[in-house]
Amino acid sequence: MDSNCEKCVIRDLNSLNSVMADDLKDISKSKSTVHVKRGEVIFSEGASLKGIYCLRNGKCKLTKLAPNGKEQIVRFIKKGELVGHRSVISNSVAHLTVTALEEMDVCFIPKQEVLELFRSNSDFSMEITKSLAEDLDEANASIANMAQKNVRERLAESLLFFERIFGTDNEGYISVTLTREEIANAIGTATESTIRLLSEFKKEGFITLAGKKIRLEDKVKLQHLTEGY
Amino acid sequence: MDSNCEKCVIRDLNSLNSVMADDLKDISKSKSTVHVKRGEVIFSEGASLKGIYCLRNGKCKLTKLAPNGKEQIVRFIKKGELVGHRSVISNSVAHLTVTALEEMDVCFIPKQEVLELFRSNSDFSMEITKSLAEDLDEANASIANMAQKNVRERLAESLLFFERIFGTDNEGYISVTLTREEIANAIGTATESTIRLLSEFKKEGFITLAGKKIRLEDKVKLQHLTEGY
DNA sequence: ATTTAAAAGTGATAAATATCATATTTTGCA
DNA sequence: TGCAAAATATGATATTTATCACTTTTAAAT
Repeated sequence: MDSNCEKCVIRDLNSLNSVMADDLKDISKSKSTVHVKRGEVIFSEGASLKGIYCLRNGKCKLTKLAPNGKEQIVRFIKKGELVGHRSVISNSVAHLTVTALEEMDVCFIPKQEVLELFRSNSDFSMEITKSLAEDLDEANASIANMAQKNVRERLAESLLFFERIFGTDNEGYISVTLTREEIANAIGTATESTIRLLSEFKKEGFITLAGKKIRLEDKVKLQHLTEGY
Repeated sequence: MDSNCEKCVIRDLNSLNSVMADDLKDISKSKSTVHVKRGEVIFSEGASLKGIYCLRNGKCKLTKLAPNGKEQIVRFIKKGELVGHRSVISNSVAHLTVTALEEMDVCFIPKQEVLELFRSNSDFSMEITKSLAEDLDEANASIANMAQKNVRERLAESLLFFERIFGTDNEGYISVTLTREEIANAIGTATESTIRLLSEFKKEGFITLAGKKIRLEDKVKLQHLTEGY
């Protein structure tokens, strides 16, 4: 694997696309790359981060521990996205736990590099800010969904969302492997309810199930479901 | 009312606290102030904003229209806070509707001023970014609350939240006037459920109700409620 | 390859919440 | 000041969702 930032194709996908050659060299020098396996935690809620992480490949879930002990999946991230920049920029502890959903490689860029870049490069700071603004928009949409939609509607919504952001494999199955419990933790319901609703969707012909793999068969219908039809 | 930014006490409360005398003069020259009444909309979802707004006093609700036609209150803002900076920075349309909850004065600062400031003043851009980061944290916490807590727990949580951010009047009542429907729209439940639960809380001695005014009588108990005790 | 733990699935039941219908009270305003 | 509209309140009922108890299947580890 090429560990040279200048040639990294992933860079184009995130705020680092605004960083020019000279600065990139500095980053490249100070960064390190780690390999993580499914289930491994990159950092935990409450941790004091020493830098930010850039996903070279793979997918992660960002979770928050509720007082009842359940974990809420707040967001998913994939190849090319950054994590930890919120904590580093606001100089606070991590408020989310980041866990790998599959085997992957992550680049670590030390805090000082990021902050220095933020101060010296207004394109970079603008990009970071825009990306936080987008996250905020999505989070607000998510609040409205959680509050206004029932479990069935939220499941339909999530399935469409998973396919949209993760894409499909060559057989048409959504390209992410989630347990029923993880799906439940994302939509905010009991695992049993998720299992039951998935079976219903299957019976009604909206989806095909093959173990943990899910294929959407009737996206129009699923879209209608999300809106309560 | 003093319309001079240099002397504005509100400025200390938001990202503009990082703006120095010279820049402030420019802002002061280009800004305008408007008076709005309860129920008036400052801007709507989908609008293209020509600038950002700073609340000199009063309170607003930020809402999002759900596909079922119901409005979801996503956030409250009060004296000193900015709105519209998300849209202006990310150069997109407003994704929320801002409505006054009481009579108030709002300062309008044109887009160009804000963007110019963002580029030229890295303290200001850092402050704006931090404030977005904070909003994002709160939004994530809110997602977890909506998803993991039941309506009773969310109501207890919201009452404590309202008192915390809006304070109390001289009789101890929470200093914000919300209809039962608005409370319902904030916690994501039916208006009738909110009414019933408020009555229960009253009967159980946790709160006192006097029309729309609410006084918290047992905050420890309410706090326990939010955690499911 | 076998064992063992985790995940998926299912039924019965309880609890939470929405919905509908309607009465009463409050509020804004002509 | 009185009237109409909006907001609050309450009961009855339907629907949704969680919980518990258990079986079956799948996946992981030795």
